[in-house]
Amino acid sequence: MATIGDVAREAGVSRSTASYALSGKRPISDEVRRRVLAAAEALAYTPNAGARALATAQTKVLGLLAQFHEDEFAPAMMQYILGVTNTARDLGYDTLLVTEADGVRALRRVTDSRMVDGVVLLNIAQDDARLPILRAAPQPGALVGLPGDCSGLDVFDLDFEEAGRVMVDHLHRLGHRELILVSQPEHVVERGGAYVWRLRDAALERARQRGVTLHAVYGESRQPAVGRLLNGLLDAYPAATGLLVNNEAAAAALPSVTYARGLRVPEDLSVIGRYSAEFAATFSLPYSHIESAPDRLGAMAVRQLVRRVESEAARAEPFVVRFLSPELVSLGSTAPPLPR
Amino acid sequence: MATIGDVAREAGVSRSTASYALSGKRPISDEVRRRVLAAAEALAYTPNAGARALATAQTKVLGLLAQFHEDEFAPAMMQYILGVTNTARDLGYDTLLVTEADGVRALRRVTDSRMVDGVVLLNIAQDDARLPILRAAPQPGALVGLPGDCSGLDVFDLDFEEAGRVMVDHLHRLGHRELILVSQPEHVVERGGAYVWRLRDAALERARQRGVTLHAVYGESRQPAVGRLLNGLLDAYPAATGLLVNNEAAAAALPSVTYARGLRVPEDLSVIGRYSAEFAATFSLPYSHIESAPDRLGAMAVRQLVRRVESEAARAEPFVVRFLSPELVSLGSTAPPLPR
DNA sequence: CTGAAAGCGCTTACAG
DNA sequence: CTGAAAGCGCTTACAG
Repeated sequence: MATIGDVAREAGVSRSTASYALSGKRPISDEVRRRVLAAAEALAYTPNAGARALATAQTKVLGLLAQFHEDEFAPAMMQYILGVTNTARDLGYDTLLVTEADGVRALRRVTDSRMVDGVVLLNIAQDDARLPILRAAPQPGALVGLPGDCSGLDVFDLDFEEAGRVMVDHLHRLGHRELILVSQPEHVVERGGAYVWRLRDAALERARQRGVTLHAVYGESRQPAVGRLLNGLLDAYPAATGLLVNNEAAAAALPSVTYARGLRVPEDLSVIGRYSAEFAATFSLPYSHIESAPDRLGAMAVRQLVRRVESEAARAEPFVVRFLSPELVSLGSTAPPLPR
Repeated sequence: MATIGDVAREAGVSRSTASYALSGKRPISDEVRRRVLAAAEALAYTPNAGARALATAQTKVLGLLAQFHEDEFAPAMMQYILGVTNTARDLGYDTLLVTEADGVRALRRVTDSRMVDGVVLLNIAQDDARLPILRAAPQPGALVGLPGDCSGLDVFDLDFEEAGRVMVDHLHRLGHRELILVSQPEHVVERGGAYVWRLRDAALERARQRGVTLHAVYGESRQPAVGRLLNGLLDAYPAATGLLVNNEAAAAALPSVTYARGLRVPEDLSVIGRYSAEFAATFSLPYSHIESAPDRLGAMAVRQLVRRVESEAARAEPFVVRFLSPELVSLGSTAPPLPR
C-alpha cells in the first residue's frame, strides 16, 4: 500500500506538503496541489486509519453497544442498528458493533483503547451498569432508551407514556369501555426495561380518568407461550372489546389466534400495536399501531453524538433528553365496539 | 489515559520492558513483572488501539459487510450478524459493521485504510461486484453465501440443492404427488441470489425423478402481496397437497392464510419451510423446516477468516467452499395426504 | 534479564 | 507558499 511518503516522492514534494495538499488545511499552489492529487490518484493512496487515529486522536468510528438477552425479541433490533450505522456513515463515521453479553466489559474495552470517538448504547436498563462507565469515559455517549438517571448523557426515546395515553384515548373515543394491554414479558421489566411500565402506568392512569377498565398483563416473547397467553386473556376477559399490544412477539402471534377463534378485527376486537412500520410490513401485521421509529431514534442519537464529538462548544452544552412523539398509524384495525 | 510510558515510569523500568512484561513475549524477572503489572493495574492502563495497530499492522477488527436491499427481508439478517460478532469476539476480534448501499466503495474504504484484518461478506450475489475488490485486498476474506466464482476466497453456505432434494423426498415418501414451491421474489434472483434457483432447480430435478408434480413460483417479500400470492397459488393448484416455502416472509404470512381458508396443517396441507430455529420460535411458525443455521454459518466464516489472519501457513492453504448439510427439523407439519 | 533506539504512517506546529 | 522535524503510543529488533 502506498503511504503519504510515496505520494510525496511521486509528486516531488515533502510529506507535509502532500498531507496539506490532500487535507486542504493550508494554502497550496495550484501546480503543487495538482501534482499531489495526481500522485495520490495514481498510487491509489488511502491514509492508514491507525496512523491517522494516532496522530489526530480521532478514529472516525462510533461504538454501538447492543445487548441480546436470552429470550428477547431480536428482529426489532435490526432497525435500530441500521438507523445508527447508516446515519453514522452519512456523517463520515464507521460503526463498531459490539454484542457481547458483558456490556460493561465491552464498553470499557472500546473506550479505554480509544477505538471509538463516541458510543451509542441500545437496550437501556432502568439502572444500567454501563452508564457509570460511559459517563467516566473520555468519549461522549448517547442512549436510545430512557434510564433512571440521565445525567451526563444524551438520551433519546419514544414517549411511551404518551403512547399509552394515545392508545387508551383512541379506543375510548370509539366507545370502548373494557380493554386488555399485553406488555413485554415480566423478565424484560425485571431486567430494567422501563418503557414497559412507562406505557402501562400511563395507560392505566388515563383509563382510570376516562372510566375505562384496563386489564394490564405481562406477555411472553416466544411461541407457543405467547399464543397460549393471548387465548387465555381473551377467555378471561370476554367483555373486553379492545386489545393494546406493547409486545412485538404477541403482535406477530395475534393473527393466528384471532383466526383460530373466529374473531374478526376490528368488528369483534379492536387492536392497537406498538412497533415499527418496517416490522408491520414484514410480518403482515394488519393492525393500527404506534410507530416506534427505531431508525429515527438511532439517527437522532448519532447526530447528537457526532455534534459533541466534533465540536468543543457542543460538548459543553447541557445534556438533552428527547422524547419522540408517538404517531398512531391507522390501518383500520379499530372500530366502535359492536352492541352486545 | 495512561500510556505505556506512564506504566514504565511508575514501575521504574523502561518502556520496552513494560511492554514485554505485559505481552509476555520475552522472559522477565518475577520481581519486574510484578511491578509492571501492578503499575498497569493502578493506572488502569489499556493500550491505545491505533498505536498498536500502527506498530503491529494488526487491528484486531474484522469488517462485516451486509447489504440491505430495498424490499428485502431484514430480520433474518440479524442472526447472521450475531453469529459473526459473537464468534469474532470469542476469538479476540471486534467487528466493524458496514451497511452502506455502495458495497464496493465501502469494502475499498475499510480494506485500503487498513481498518480491518479481514472481511466477511454477507448477501453474496451470483456475480458480486465486491469480490474482485476483496480478492485484490491485502486482507483475507470469507463469504457467507455462494457466488458464481469462488476463487481466492473462503466460501460458506447452506447446501441449498440438497435442501431442495430433502424437501421433495420427505413429502414424496409420505405419498404426496403434487407440490408447490414458493421461492423468494424474482428480484432477489435478478440481483444474483443464486440460492433461490439452487434449491428450486434441485427440487425440480428430484421431483421429476420421483414422478412428482412440482409447481415452482417466485414469491413476494411483503404484505399484502405475499398473502395474495399464497391464496392465488392454493386456488390455482387445488390438487397440491404439499407446500415448500423458501421465503421467510411467505412462511410468516402462511398461518393467516391457512386459517382464513379453513385449511388444516398437516391434514389438508403439508408444509416445509426453510429458515432458522430462531426465526421459527420468534414468529410462531409451526412448520417443519430446513434449518438455515445463520449463526453457524457466520461462526464458520469467522473461524476460517481468523485462521488465515493469524497464520502465515493458513494463508497459504487452498481456499475452501464448505456447504452445511441441511437438517430437517420436524415440527409435525407434514403427514400423508388425505385420500380424495 | 533489561534498556536505548528505531520505526509503524500520519498530522501539525515551527521556521523560513 | 513549502520543508524539516517532532510527536502521537505502541512494538520489536539490536546491544549489552
